[in-house]
Amino acid sequence: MDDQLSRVFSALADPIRRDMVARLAVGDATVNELAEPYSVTVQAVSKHLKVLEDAGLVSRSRQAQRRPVHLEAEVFDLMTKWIERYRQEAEQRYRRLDAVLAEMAAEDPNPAQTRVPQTRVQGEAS
Amino acid sequence: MDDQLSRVFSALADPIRRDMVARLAVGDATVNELAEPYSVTVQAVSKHLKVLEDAGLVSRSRQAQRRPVHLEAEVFDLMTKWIERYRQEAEQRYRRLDAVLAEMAAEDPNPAQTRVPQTRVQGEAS
DNA sequence: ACCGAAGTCAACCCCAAGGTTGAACAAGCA
DNA sequence: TGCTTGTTCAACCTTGGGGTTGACTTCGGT
Repeated sequence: MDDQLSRVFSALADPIRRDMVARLAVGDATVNELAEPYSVTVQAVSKHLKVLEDAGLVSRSRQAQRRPVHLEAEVFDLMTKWIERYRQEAEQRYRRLDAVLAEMAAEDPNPAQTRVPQTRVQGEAS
Repeated sequence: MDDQLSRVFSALADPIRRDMVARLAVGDATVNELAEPYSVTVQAVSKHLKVLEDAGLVSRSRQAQRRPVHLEAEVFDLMTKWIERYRQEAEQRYRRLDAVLAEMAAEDPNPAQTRVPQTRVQGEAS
């Protein structure tokens, strides 16, 4: 895995890790506490935590022998930014397409109205 | 991969696939067009598209021999919903924690056997 | 000073993911 | 009717991810 974005997406691609994030959103927890609900060994959970940590989603402090795991929610912004960017581009594209369709329809007696069609018109690329 | 959420996250964990999504946000494209910028074979790109399609991020229609690829942006909502949910939970937790700490500082002089960590005290799960 | 609890490290197994090559399938065009 | 273009399918290779077991470190409690 190269960049952080890849690491974050990859980290959240696993249901167990997503579940851990969900639990950590409620409150910090230790490795053993996190391991309890699952039918895997605590070593496996430790590995999962390493993945989350490498992605920057989680941090581990030291408290005696315990290593409380803490959710770092800021990294989520990285994803949402990426997602929003392309979602908005896609939406703009829809609007552009609608404009084109409206213009084409302008030759009709029917005044172009916002009849946003869910049509999938493909075929114009680059 | 089990659920759709896993498939979506997993699909976007690959830089090439994210790049494809970025390009498809601008406009539909064919497999060959998508394959051009990369130093991989067109078969590999076809596989990537299958991953994106299985995740619901992309749809392919038929236009003569060509299979124009179209971005389905709605699936993004699935992710953003998931992310926002836990991000907000985490934020609420911060607020609650601040309130609790303030309350403790006001009432309890010094709870037995509890070394007060900086700002992160937790340990209840299950 | 000991023992036990909490976590990590290391070695290993298994399978899925990304890549390749080579053949097959579909559809327009000569 | 071929032939060519676009795309997928199939078989295979290699790497990495998730899982295990077993040994090791680090502390605290007594």
